[in-house]
Amino acid sequence: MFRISRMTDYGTLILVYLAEQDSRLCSATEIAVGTHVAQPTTQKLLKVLARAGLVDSVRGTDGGYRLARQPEAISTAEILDTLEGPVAITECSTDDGDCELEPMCHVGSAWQRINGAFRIALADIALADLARPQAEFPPLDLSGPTSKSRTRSRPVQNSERK
Amino acid sequence: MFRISRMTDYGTLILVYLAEQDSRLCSATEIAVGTHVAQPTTQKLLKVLARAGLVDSVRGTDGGYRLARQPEAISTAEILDTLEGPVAITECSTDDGDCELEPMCHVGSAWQRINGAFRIALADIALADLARPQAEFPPLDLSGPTSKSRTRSRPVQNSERK
DNA sequence: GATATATTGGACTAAAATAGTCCTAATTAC
DNA sequence: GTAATTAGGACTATTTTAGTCCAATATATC
Repeated sequence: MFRISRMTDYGTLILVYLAEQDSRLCSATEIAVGTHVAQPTTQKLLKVLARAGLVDSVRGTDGGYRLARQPEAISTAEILDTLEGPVAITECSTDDGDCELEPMCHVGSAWQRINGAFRIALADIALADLARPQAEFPPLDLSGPTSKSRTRSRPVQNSERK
Repeated sequence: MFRISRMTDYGTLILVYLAEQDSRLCSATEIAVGTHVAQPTTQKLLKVLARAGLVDSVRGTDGGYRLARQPEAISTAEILDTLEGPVAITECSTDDGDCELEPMCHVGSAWQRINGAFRIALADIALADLARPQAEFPPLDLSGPTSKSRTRSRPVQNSERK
């Protein structure tokens, strides 16, 4: 359920790799090798990430990619938006709503609301949090759009381990 | 992103329909008509829901389906589990983990954690909440497995509308 | 006990979304 | 000018998801 696509998985891997390289320019080939993601797939994903403004690209010899912002300033919500495409919980909300189930469409709106809350929480989790191996995860708080300032990107605490 | 499948959508519609019928036995045909979900699909979904223990079934003439429990006692987490299949955020966590990206697998575990938190919140939202048209939605609280008793299934408040 | 009405289980087909590949153009360093 | 590298997009293959259908089983009623 609610499984992220393989592309999102790979894309995140790539972003994490770049986060670990600081702002060093990395070629698509290097990234493919470093992440073990197939090269054509890596190239494809990098293009998507570049167009979305998550990574910067430099063309030509010695060109490559690097994170467009600090890992702390890239939210997981943004990553999901870029790699999974636009939010679309149910059919009738995506298209021009010629939904023939009018009487029960409040169900859709409930899903919508759940989804919205989830996204708000996601907006508060940064790439830096994903990159940090076993970091103590800041508790997710989905109580609403009100909570805007939250502690995130804390230092690593290796007290829990698999 | 994170879009629920059409089956989950339909399945929820069916559950909401049953919730509105109290414990009256409804045939698959009646439910198909009442929800506007295609009959074969309705039958298929009802079988799945019955096997999962969300609805009770009675065979034979005048048989049919009804909710196995009160709508307040059926969580959205259960509904998603039943209709979307087992949780599987990333590939390497589903199968026997022959993931060749060991060094960055903490990424997967982060997704896992996000997913887990989401599910905990979902466990606190009942079918009754979905059935209630424009109900004031109890704020989602994902701060952890600690919060167990929460206000839910409140009376309808028709103050907001589209 | 025969018949009509329902659910059960599962096989099967069709459709759509996702993943992955490849080719050509544009850009830049040397 | 040449080699290295990204940009854009067309194309194919694979997998997932939807949806249909059929034969078996159960039960109420006459």
